Amino acid sequence: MIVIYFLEIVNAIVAPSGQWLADMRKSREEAAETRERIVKVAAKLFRERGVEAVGVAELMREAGLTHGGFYKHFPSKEALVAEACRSALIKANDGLRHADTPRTHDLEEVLSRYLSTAHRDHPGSGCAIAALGSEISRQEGEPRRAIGEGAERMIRMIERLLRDEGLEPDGADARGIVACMLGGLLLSRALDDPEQSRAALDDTRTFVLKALGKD
Amino acid sequence: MIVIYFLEIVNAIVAPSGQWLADMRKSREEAAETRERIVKVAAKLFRERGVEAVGVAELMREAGLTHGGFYKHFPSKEALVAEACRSALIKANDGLRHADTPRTHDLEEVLSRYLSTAHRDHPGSGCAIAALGSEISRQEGEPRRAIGEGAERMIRMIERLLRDEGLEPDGADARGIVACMLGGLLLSRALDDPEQSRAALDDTRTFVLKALGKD
DNA sequence: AAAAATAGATGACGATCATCATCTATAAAG
DNA sequence: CTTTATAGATGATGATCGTCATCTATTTTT
Repeated sequence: MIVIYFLEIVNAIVAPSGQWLADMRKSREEAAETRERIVKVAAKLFRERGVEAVGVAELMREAGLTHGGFYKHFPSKEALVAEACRSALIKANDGLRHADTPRTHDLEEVLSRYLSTAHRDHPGSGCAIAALGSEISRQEGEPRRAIGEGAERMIRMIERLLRDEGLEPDGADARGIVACMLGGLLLSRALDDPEQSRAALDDTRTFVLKALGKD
Repeated sequence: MIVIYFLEIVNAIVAPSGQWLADMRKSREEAAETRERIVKVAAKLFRERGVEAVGVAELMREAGLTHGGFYKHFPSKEALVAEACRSALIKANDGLRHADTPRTHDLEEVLSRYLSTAHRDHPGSGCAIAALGSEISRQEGEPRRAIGEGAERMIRMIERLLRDEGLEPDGADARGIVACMLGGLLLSRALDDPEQSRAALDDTRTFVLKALGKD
């Protein structure tokens, strides 16, 4: 498995000059792309509709394949869940930090982006902890560990942002802020009334800023 | 249906003297008790393991019945989900307000009780929004409305507590606090490391107090 | 006392679930 | 060029799902 990845990397680097190793192209390379596609589709569908609500067959269909080949890529659905969570958490975390808006490394900007109606309305590309946390946290195993590590990474990211602003974080604030972010999003998704839902996002943001003494 | 409930109430009131209406006892009365038992079991199991992970057959078995009679009490599983959520949310909300500890109507006490390891470790008798919010919020229908109303009730409760403390709530603080409570619990359940999990609870509590200027 | 209503049990329904055995076609290795 | 390895398709596995038709026993109504 590791060998395959290594060869891919070598191949990718050497590709432009396209010489030896060039005939090892179709099968393994395509298979790796297929694998990535499955993970990507899974990360989207799981966050949109929940892990248990999405079957292996539907996943594969959405990835342009039939159901049978699934176990050539993953030992179980659970393994895919873990990998999809990891992938989603890393990507979403990065997306929060450096986006294409002007003020990028700003805590306030990260807060606004996380507690936005866009994030609320598109769970499929959003935070996996808010979307799947309660479902996965009650289990044990790889998926649970993936979510846990994602949460720690999110805390560290906020911690770094606090330090950048010279707010001397003791780590405690970072956890409080992450809790607010998760809860604000969860609350705004739970509230049926559009005004209340919107207010949950805005009020949570201002609440955090208030706690940080930035009002 | 309403008539049945009315007669039950009348019967309950008159029961001690046990006179007329006394022969209407077994069937309807017991059926109502059965119904309550099903809702109670459902509220517990759904919060512990998720709505989709608990089947009708298992619910009925846990309530001491067989699966077939379910639809004599509820038109669908979805209807039970809604009722179980309503029941759980009302009970948990009340349980948070007046418990049997000395300082009962205190915001700080409510915070400590919600953000406790006991609550974290016993979702079956805890907050249904934290346990089922993400799963139910992505659907439409009765269950979603039940969760939404539960969230609003929770916000109003915190609002009342703020007013009791003379903290002049604008409603915004209440939503922020509820977000922190939900998120703190979710985060502590998501974190795999026991220390981090514990810290999430404590740090979230102090973060709220800090925002309220009570540090 | 006879008739009507119903709580609950039994059993079955079509669907869907995760998983796997088998087969085929193509790519890698010899 | 031949052999081996494997990505993916097809099809079936037993289990479980929500729902319902039917039957029985008891209770309520007349």
